[in-house]
Amino acid sequence: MRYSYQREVIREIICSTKSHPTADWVYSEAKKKIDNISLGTVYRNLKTLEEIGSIQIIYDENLIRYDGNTEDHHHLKCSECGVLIDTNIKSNFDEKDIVSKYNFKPEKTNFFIIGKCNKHK
Amino acid sequence: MRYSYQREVIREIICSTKSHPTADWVYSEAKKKIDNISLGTVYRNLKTLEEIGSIQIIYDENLIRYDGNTEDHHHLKCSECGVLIDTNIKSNFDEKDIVSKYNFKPEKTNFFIIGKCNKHK
DNA sequence: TTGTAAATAGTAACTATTCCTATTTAATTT
DNA sequence: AAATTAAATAGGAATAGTTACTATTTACAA
Repeated sequence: MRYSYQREVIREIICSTKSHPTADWVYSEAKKKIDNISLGTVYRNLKTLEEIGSIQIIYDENLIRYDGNTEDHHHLKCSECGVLIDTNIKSNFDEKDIVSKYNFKPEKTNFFIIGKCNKHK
Repeated sequence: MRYSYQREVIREIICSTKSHPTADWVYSEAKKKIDNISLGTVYRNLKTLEEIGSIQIIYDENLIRYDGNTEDHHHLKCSECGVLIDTNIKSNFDEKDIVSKYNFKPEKTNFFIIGKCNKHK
């Protein structure tokens, strides 16, 4: 893949925050460094970065967020303020049970715990 | 709340399928019974039905789906065909650990297991 | 250098959802 | 049974988020 300064700026923005930003936030941050960067460029590069494994997509209800943490991990979500918190908790379920009961072969999980963060409980 | 034939048709559509339909599919089904029903009416009533607990919302990646199963339950999602399958699996995690480690009070969970359904493994 | 294909900026188009308003309708009151 | 009223609707406009298009620019190889 050809080098692109825009892509590097976008990668750097995602990887230097834990705020799980949306495309729009990334766009406004990127404009601070490249004033004529296009929103299309942001979307295209977010997609590319996800495809090459540099970032992850998080589907937070109907919002699409991006995460520079590429480890397999799950999130806590505050029902009050919406903040997403990275965790390393393991979601454990009985794989054999899923296979036999639902005739389904699990590959990965997507797990949110919704609740109250330290500021809102 | 005042009776509305449109709302009853919409409720019946959601509750008589296990396909976890989108608003658009509900709209096209509803038109078969009420040919001039408005898409706005569908959205408004889906929201109302969710608020009164008659149906549930499912955020499936960036798609919003609706589920007539109002039990607290989780889903299997086929990575091939996208089908959602209702389960009664329990997602278990150490609540004390979450509270102490992340200073976070869990209320509920949102759990997807992604994998291959019986048609695609 | 020069040639090229990939990437970009800027903008149009598209999709899903919400908002707006005149009209209709369910339910209450007379 | 007619009149009243506020909730709900139909139809369409508006909005938000995302993708698509195209002429221009740019990385990089020859």
